[in-house]
Amino acid sequence: MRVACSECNLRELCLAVGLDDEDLYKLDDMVTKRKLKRGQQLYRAGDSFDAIYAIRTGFFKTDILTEEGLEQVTGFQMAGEILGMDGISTDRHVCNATALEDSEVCLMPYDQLEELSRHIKSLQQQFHKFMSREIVRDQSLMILLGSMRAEERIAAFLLNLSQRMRVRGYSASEFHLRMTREEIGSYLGLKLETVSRAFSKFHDEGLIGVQQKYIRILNADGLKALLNHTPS
Amino acid sequence: MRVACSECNLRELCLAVGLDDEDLYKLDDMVTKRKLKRGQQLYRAGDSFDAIYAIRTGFFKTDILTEEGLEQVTGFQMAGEILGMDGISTDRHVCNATALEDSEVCLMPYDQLEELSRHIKSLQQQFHKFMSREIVRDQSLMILLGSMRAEERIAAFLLNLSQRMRVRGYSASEFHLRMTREEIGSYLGLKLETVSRAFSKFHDEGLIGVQQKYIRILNADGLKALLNHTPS
DNA sequence: CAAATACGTTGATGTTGATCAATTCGCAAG
DNA sequence: CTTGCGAATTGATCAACATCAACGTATTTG
Repeated sequence: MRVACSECNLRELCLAVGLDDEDLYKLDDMVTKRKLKRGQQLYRAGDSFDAIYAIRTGFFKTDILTEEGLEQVTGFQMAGEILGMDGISTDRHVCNATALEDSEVCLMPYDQLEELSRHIKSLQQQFHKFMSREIVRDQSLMILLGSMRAEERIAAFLLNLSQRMRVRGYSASEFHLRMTREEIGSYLGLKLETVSRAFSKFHDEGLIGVQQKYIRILNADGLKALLNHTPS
Repeated sequence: MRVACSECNLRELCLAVGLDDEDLYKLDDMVTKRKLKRGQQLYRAGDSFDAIYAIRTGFFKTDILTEEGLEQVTGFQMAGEILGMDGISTDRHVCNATALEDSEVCLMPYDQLEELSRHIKSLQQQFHKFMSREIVRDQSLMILLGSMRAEERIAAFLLNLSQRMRVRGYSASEFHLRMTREEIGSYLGLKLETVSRAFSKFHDEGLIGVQQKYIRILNADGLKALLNHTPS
């Protein structure tokens, strides 16, 4: 079953934003689909870079192995988001991308994307915006890691997930976490026990419902209030 | 005094890498210079985005004011590096860029850069590599903030500065810090006292020389050893 | 030059989140 | 159903870094 870009329900989130039909067909010709099972890796650090990927369905994490052999998660990605842009700079991927559930991606060969974006102005603009958005996203995380306390980080994390679910038409108030507490902790610069404790605390305070990986946001304003509450 | 891209000593670091003479002239036509005094801001968060900037001389910091009104430094930039790419995503700058010493930048109107990079393939490629490099840089900082201890962070910071000085033909073993301890701390997710203490400790151990902002790297290998020394 | 101010260093104490450890829960395989 | 194992929860203790505070040293300004 093949879904063309022009038919894709994500075309307003994806690189295809703002393209007319004719240009969508050209994008289509370039794209091939790839399915991944849970746990499978889309690419690994060190792999040669030759394509970027738009997530059609599913959920991914990206991570890096530090010199000491510790895994550090650098991001979680969901439908409509782009994977692989880190590889452009050195022609090799610098992180691993792993499917956290069965997923499907649209593979776009990078040299073709370059070529096409020289001819389609709005594709060029859209691609640049995606790169820039990734920069801004990373900087938000730097702020989180550099200036927030454990509970603030976790509140921010939940609100961010919730907001991204909403944009995609899913419930913003209840969802399944696809990642473990350890992966959340790695992403947020915390240990898994700290993540677990914060979940329990929020639960006790009636801010969220927690049943393993199933989360309900019961009081989003309460969570937001945690963010602005300057402690020092 | 006007320095053309084709004459610029930074053309191998800057967007101009790999352009032939004819293309360099086109780039030249697009660029205007701007001088800033120490403390002056190149752009502010919220300003409308219409250009990116290549640093010709000088030293900058970028920072963001968090909701609580705290300044968080997101980066330090030196000659040959590009400022402003965060603005592409929303057409507004998301951070402030401030000169930490008297500086000069090359202003490139973004719409013209887009136009030109549709015609000059190697400019397009170079621009994409710069964006990607920024993504990779931010992710390195995420790793630093998420997994390193105070002394490791500061060792990594000094080695990174040193390495960037070397690339630019300056001494890698002695240099003036352009930023305060507080700005370093903000960048590294530490308090200024912690930065100061680490400098003193490294000094006592003979790893570096410290006289206020004048730093000498006395034992680079010793600093590197701190990075791999897994504590837990 | 004097005074003021920003920046930096150092010490004593406190708090946050890491670490270590025990237990429970949930799911998959036999 | 039982066993086994990864994941999650919870408690007790500890270490790293923040905080508070005092003092010293540059740099700027009138």
